[in-house]
Amino acid sequence: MAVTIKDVAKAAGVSISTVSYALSGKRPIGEKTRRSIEAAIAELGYAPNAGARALAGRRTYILAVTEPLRPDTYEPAHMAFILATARAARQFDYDILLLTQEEAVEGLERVANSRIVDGIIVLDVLNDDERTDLVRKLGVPATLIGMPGETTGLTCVDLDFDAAAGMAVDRFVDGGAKKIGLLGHAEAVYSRGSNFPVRVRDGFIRRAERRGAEVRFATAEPGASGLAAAIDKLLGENRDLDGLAMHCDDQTQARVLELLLARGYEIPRDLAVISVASTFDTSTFSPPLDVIPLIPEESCTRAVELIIEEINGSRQKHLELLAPTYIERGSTRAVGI
Amino acid sequence: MAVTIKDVAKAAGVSISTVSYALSGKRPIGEKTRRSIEAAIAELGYAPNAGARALAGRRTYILAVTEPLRPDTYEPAHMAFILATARAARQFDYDILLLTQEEAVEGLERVANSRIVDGIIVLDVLNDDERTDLVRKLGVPATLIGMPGETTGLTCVDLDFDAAAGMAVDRFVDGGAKKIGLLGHAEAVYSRGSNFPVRVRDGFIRRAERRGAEVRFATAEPGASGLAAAIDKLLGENRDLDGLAMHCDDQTQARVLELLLARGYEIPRDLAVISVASTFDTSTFSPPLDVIPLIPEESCTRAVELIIEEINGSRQKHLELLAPTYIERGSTRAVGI
DNA sequence: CACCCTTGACGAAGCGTTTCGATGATGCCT
DNA sequence: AGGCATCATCGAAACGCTTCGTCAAGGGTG
Repeated sequence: MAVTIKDVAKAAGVSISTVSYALSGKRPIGEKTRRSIEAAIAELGYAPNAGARALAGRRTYILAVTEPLRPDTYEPAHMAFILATARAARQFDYDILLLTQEEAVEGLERVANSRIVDGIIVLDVLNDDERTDLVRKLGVPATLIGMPGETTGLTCVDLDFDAAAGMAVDRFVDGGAKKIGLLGHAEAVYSRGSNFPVRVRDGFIRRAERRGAEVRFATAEPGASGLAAAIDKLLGENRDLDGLAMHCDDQTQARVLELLLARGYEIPRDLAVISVASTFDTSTFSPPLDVIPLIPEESCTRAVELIIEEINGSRQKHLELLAPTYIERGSTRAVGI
Repeated sequence: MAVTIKDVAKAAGVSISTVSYALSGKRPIGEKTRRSIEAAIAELGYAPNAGARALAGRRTYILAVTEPLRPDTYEPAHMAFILATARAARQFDYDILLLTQEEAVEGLERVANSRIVDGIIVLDVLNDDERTDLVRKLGVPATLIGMPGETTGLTCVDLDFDAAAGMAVDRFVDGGAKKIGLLGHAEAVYSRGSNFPVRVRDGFIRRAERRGAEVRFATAEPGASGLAAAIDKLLGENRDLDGLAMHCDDQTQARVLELLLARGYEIPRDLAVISVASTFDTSTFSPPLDVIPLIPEESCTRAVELIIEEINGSRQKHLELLAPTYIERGSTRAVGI
């Protein structure tokens, strides 16, 4: 049989409760006692039984994670978000239970009702996501990564896509740009549930108007011709575009760069380019691209912090938008020159 | 507070143990009694407390999954394997706990010692994997997906890569090919820990020798020139290659097809092509490629079946190689014509 | 009719923790 | 010296379930 707290207590010559308190630190323990307990634990290789701990302590130290595999999301990003969540959770001694996509609703109910998890992290939230109502009614600590249309009664963490887009505009305009463009995802993406493409687009346009820049927007439709058309539209009849922001998948961005080079453009001499809210590495592009990244680690770490606080009862539901950061790689004109 | 088995028992007017037996089916329950219990459960929305169940029943209904993110593995395949495992596990009412890469060893020890999982699924096993010894000594049910160098005392499931490569050879030779080639991963991959590339290569060469075909092998080194060199080597000085098998990543395979077309090849008229042990979709290539796929669902389903049997005590440790299947898409000459 | 067997249900003993309340020992103050 | 905190430790009661042993009721048998 496995080693139990009883064995540790016996070996250390103390009572069970003393061992428990030494482990949790919830009551002071004498110096010598603690040391002999620690020695016993090390010698016996004791690890608390998770089931018993969950039953008595009302804490399983497990978080559920639901991640739908949306086509709008860059494929490797799915994994990156899940792993970032797992890593962040480990910081607080938590493990994660992965719910499958098809189990989104019943799986959430199941894990919540059976109290197998202390909380739920909901990844890649849609504008109108069936999981939001569920989370509200489940009454289990939860935090969402992404921003649903209605956030009341929910804790949400997300990159401030609006601000990220604005940041790109500022960079262009500060660098002297008069005409700037945004290449977005395919049209279909904007009518589907994910709202971050919309937030980027609208944020870009709004900031451009405020800064007095002429703004052009095009969607990258699938296929070579669709992309070529988008580029033509963005560059304009006079090929007078000063700055181009891209918010679309990595392959498309790479192809755009190829096409621009093929047309004789030199970046940033003829055109400044910024990659917006990308989860992939833009430093391997040629040329490497300035980027305002969407960093899975950042969102996930914050989400886990918030849910732990909620589990501990020290946190209200609220919305938290993460400030974007700008990473220079030389694809824009240095500001002020 | 949450509803417990006690509440159900009271509502149904029976004892706690009767409810438990009705739920587990381990003892016969009268028809009327069962119905009133079911009604009570439905009405109250009862779900057994996972912690209590684990403590009393010595079963947590959780499996741990460890998946290292090797660069040799096609990126989306990581996720595919994990999800396939999760789905298979759900068939048996199991959930999965995802261990992070950096926790490979201590995480395994932790979950095993704390009895938070009933078993461990080890994904993407290396030839010489630190996790194999650990699994052996942990004494927890486990099954590995992949084949380590030393399999004694372990349950392993993997595609029979050797047979898969042989199947490609057979297809070529049966179609009349005399000279066949294999394009493998980059050289570096063969000296690293994953052994399936080696198994494919050796299986291919061995079968080709047995079937009396001339065999050529080349590795796809990174970069355009590396690939071009590999193709030149494979096609031979007289451009007399009859069949080409590819066992490398999706992008490389797509580029090879482009290059072949550029050189005026028509597939399968001038050259038969087969994709071997691929996890990606080869039907979207132009032309679509015959493939002997590596199917995550298959390996993972079998692995979960085996571990469940081991948990239930009805299965010995053993090695199980999955027979490959051939999928035609018209990139080889039809056999016998 | 007495007997035994089967069926269906019950009670209680764990499972290994956490945590509350209590207790003894120690030291400080008056 | 007596009284009183303070500190360290202990004992026991949960936590919610599974499972073993038991028993009452009903039905078949000799």
